Amino acid sequence: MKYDFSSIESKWQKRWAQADIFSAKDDFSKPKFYALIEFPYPSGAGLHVGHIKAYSGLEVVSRKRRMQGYNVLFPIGFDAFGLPTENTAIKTGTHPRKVTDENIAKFTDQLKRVGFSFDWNRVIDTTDEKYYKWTQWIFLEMFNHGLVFRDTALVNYCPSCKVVLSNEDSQGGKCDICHSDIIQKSKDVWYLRITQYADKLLEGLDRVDYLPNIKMQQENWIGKSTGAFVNFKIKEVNETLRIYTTRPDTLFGVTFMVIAPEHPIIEKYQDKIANISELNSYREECSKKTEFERTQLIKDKTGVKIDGLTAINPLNNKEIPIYISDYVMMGYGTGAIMAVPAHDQRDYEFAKKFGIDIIEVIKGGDISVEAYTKDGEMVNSDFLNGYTNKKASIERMLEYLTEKGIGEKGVQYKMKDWAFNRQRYWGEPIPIVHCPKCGMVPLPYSELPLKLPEVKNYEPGEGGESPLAKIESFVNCKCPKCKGDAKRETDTMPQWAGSSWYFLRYIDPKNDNAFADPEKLKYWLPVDWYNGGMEHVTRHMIYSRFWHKFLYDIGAVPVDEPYAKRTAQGMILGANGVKMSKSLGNVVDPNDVVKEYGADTLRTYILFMGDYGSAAPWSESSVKGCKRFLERVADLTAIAKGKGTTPALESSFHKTIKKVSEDIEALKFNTAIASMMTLLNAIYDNCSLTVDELDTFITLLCPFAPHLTEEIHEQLGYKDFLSLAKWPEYDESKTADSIVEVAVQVCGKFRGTISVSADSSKEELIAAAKECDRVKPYITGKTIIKEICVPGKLVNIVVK
RNA sequence: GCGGAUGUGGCGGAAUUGGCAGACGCGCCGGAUUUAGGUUCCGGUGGGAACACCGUGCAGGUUCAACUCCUGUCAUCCGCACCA
Repeated sequence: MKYDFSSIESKWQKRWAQADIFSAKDDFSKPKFYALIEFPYPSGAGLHVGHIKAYSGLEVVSRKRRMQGYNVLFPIGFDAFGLPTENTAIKTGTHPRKVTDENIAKFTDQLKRVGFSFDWNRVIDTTDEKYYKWTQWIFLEMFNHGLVFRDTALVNYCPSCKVVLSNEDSQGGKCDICHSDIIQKSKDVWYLRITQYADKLLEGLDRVDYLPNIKMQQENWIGKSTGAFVNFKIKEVNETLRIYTTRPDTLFGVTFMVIAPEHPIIEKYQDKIANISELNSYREECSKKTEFERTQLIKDKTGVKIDGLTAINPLNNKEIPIYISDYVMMGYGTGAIMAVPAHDQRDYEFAKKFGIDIIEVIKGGDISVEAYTKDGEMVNSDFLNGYTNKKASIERMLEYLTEKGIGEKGVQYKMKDWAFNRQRYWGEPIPIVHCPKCGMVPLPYSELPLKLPEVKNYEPGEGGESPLAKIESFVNCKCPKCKGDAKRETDTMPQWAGSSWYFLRYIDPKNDNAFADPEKLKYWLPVDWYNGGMEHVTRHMIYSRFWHKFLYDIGAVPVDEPYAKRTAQGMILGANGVKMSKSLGNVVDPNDVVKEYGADTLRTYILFMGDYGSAAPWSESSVKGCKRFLERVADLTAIAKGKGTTPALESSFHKTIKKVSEDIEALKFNTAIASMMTLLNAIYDNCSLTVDELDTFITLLCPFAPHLTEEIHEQLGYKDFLSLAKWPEYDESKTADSIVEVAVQVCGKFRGTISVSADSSKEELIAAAKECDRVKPYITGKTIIKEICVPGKLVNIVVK
């Protein structure tokens, strides 16, 4: 058969669409399979080969599950709010709505050309008011359940994007969007209380099937630590300084305290502090440092002693000095620490520099050289003396602290509450009204969606205010509570909002009365398998798990974990082995590949190029290799004749069906394809094949190369869709060969093979091995001291 | 610094439980077809003159047998990073 891929591909894409064969049915009697891929951000650059790889994995799994009789939901949508679109709008003067629609149309066209079996009836767009109505609805639910609060805080601010960023969006002190250095700025911020769900987010990980490194990254991100809060009295004023420590066992070794430069106690007691101007100039210096400088570059400890405030160790009433230093952060714990230089390296460095006492309380190290952080016998520690187990001493100390009322057990998380507002246009408006009398008033649900107003200028204001603030007709409104004059919130939600619950909307995308029908949620949830990039494992996934757990707690969804299983694909690198980027000119456009080699080749190559979870460089010649494979498959139509099975190929077929079936489930697509190539080679070596066998072969290949295989299926005379055919089954007993090659070793060295019947006994195998011509020279005249036999695998004769 | 992962031909990568290292593909070499190139087909392809021998980052160890297990070490990549 001539392999005219472009006409074959457009033909079958049309037929699938006309017959609507990939839409999920709300038929609750069938077993369901919900496969989810991370929906794309429709950027102007169009689809990237990385998108194809990200979707191809579950595309193949979904196609296989469909053929196995599952009711499959494999949806697609667009995460379309966000800065790049808004920036295009500003640059070109085009409405972001128009930019978004054009980009979505472009993405849709490209995705369809690859032949993905998405359910195109359920497409969602986060910027559609019918969608974001429910994003706002969930926000209001959170507000009404006390999970939203507003605070003035030092926030991560990107001076270039003029926008407040969450911690997650400013990793490494760089803006996630434009990579400029972020600065700390005091602003009014809307927060979502994600920390209230920290424990649930952590504990839920025990009940889901995520790749181990994904779980680990999430745990790391949440960053739970257990320890104690301890209150230190201050001698000169009626005040206690509260600290957090994970090492309460070392409390007798405290020789000084350190507070963050921003700690409020300094301003509160500035008239008691003799060296306030010195402190202020140090604080000034610190505030100028970027996060990057403060955390990455400064290894040398700096700080200033507070002259006029002295702390008292609550255990032994010893007076200890207080310092300010930027190695203590206001954002973690209480912004103040007790310093134990003998057993904490940072405190040690600080003490050495400032000439502070170092008291050993755990034996085992040499504190004249460095801090000792391991276990050992407690000394200089009153009631803890003699304890050797860290855990036991911590417990004893906690008991003591609680008993005396000077402290208590405490838990801290690295994760912070989620800064939720952005000073931008292209996002969901926050449905809150500021009333001079009533304060912050949530919009009634009946007023949703709160639509984005039309504006002429999308530029954010100079003071970092949203473009919406300039629209008086939007801003001025009546208070829903007292009906008096009020003003709307003008900030919008971050891009992560819409993507935090999109998988729920796919279940019932057109519902106007609820975000989804409870019966449908009950059937489809949880998502059975979610695949995406490693870069979304900490942010998007933590946010969406948080939203979902909240919805579960208010009874809006039936399961507490949204994703039963999560995997991640590896990147596609440029041909030169480095990340694809425009500036390096090594970007591959999937459109070009489809045009030149066809979608089936593109799909097959992307899954064949290497381990699905690892990064692999693009190779044009390997693309050609996959095209050759498909051409050779197309040519099978010339040799396929008759019905039934070809005896010489029977076990090869059963083996291949088994291998492909298992490998797809394990995301080992490369070896699945390799095994089909091996079978194809065997078919050509054998020079004969029945029509039934060809049909089995193309059925196995269908998830990978659906267009070509549909075409062959039709040529074989079938009228139905191969995409809906039954997945082949194998007979385990027929996967084994009757004659097997067994390796023979002498003293562990491979010397030859023997062909024997698969059910030969150990004795028969050893006897046959000794008769092998290649083996004889190595054993004749030697004493056999051991004979090892692994049936079906190998014989090892040990001689002396 | 901490945590995780990876290291196999010229290249991408295969190798259930320790059991013939290099499946499959690319590339390369030779041959056939072709005016030629391309395509296609056939044969070969870890190193090595070798049926010896050597080969899975490096050095040891356990074992009849190690890519696989153990100890140490180096390199690369990723994540977190003064988290008290």
